[in-house]
Amino acid sequence: MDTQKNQPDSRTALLHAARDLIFTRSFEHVGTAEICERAGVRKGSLYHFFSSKEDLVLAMLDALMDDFEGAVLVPSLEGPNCIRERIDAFVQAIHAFEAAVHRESGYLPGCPFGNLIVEAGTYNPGLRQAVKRHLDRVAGHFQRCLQEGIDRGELPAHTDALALAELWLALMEGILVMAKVDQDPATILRLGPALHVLIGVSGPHTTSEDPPEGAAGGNT
Amino acid sequence: MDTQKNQPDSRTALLHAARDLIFTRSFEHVGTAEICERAGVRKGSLYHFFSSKEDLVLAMLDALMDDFEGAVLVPSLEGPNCIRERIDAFVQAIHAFEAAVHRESGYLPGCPFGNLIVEAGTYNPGLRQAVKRHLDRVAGHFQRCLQEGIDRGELPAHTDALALAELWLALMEGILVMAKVDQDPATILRLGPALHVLIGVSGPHTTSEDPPEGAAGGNT
DNA sequence: AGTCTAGTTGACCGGTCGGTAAACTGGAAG
DNA sequence: CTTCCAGTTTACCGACCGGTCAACTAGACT
Repeated sequence: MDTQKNQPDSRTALLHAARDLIFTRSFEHVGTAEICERAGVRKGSLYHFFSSKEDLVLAMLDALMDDFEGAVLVPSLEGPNCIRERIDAFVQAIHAFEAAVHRESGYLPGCPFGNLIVEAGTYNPGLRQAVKRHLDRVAGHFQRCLQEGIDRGELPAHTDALALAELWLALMEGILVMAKVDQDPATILRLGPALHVLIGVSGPHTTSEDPPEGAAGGNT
Repeated sequence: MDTQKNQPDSRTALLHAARDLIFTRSFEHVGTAEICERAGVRKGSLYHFFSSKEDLVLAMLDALMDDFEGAVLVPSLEGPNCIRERIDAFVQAIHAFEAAVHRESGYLPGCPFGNLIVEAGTYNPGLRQAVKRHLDRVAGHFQRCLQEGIDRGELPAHTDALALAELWLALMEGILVMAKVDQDPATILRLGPALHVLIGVSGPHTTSEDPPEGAAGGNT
């Protein structure tokens, strides 16, 4: 990354440290002292740049979302490929990301946004709404991908891209929970193809109407 | 003289308090002092019955699983109904449960097992494996339900009940994450019908009925 | 009676939590 | 030079954390 430069680096170092630690563990389980230690910064500096631990995490989520869009969402969901290939690329990208973290840290962390919601969603409204904004943005990528599929005739014209994008996100969140239970990236590859069933592109070539029994057979 | 007629009730009171508090908030965010206060018990008693906070939570999960089986899984998934009706009943039961908690406490908690996995799955192996056991048991109910559907001819004979049960669980976990993001039980009813699509009973399986769009929600 | 014991109690422990305050640094601007 | 100030450092705070301990209580058994 940019650790070579000596520039106003403490803020970035804090963001990186918070991301690495909270992502692989949890919001409550990681303290400010540990974040500062990892960042090589004293605690006073943390509260110079951020008004609270929550404020730091909020800024961390913004940066994380930008990275996630650039590394996963845009490369896999945009381009000339058909929608089936895009879904496959998306699953592969998620798997590659989680597997990389698992390889380097020993942890399979799951979805950082989903993690925060599940942990703090009930008692921290600010955090919850911030995460909701980011998840809506992720779903927006799905929706645009689906809409392109509809426009190209790869999906039925009556498909509800908005509703299907929400389901896409829901299943992906659930798959990441299951992968976290197993602590095994392979779970993502095992369950990911079910997205085809959910979205309705399970067959090799999409007919306008649903196949009588092909949907259930093509899973896993 | 004791106003209570039951026996060694402190243990049960602690289990109930831990369930209510940790379920609606989180493992790390709820302290032993608060659990004891809610249970009307001094902290020493907690450590008379349980060796640690984690031990208490483990026992609480066992009791919770028993309640969940009796209140949701068995009533909705067993009986003479066809598989489509069972899925609907299951979604309704989950919704009723979450909506009741939401009404009474103001929180929509999501899945207690999934919550714990997401929060502590990476750094607490004991908790993770305990939750995994419970989730496997839930998936076992799904699998038996699916197998019955296969035996009755409601599902294709080549259906993989084990793999499909895992997907059922994954989608349900994801739906509960989405409901927690929204803090709205209606999300469960909106996304729940997608289980039909995933399992493959969304099509016009009943020739007599004519569902316009509401029952299956197949392509939405 | 006396003893035993499961259960209860309140005081207490060391450690860590998020957060604060004041003093300090070094480079840019006047 | 002096002034200024974003950024850094150190020491520190009160609150809370999970957990411990010895003393105590009351019912059951002998």
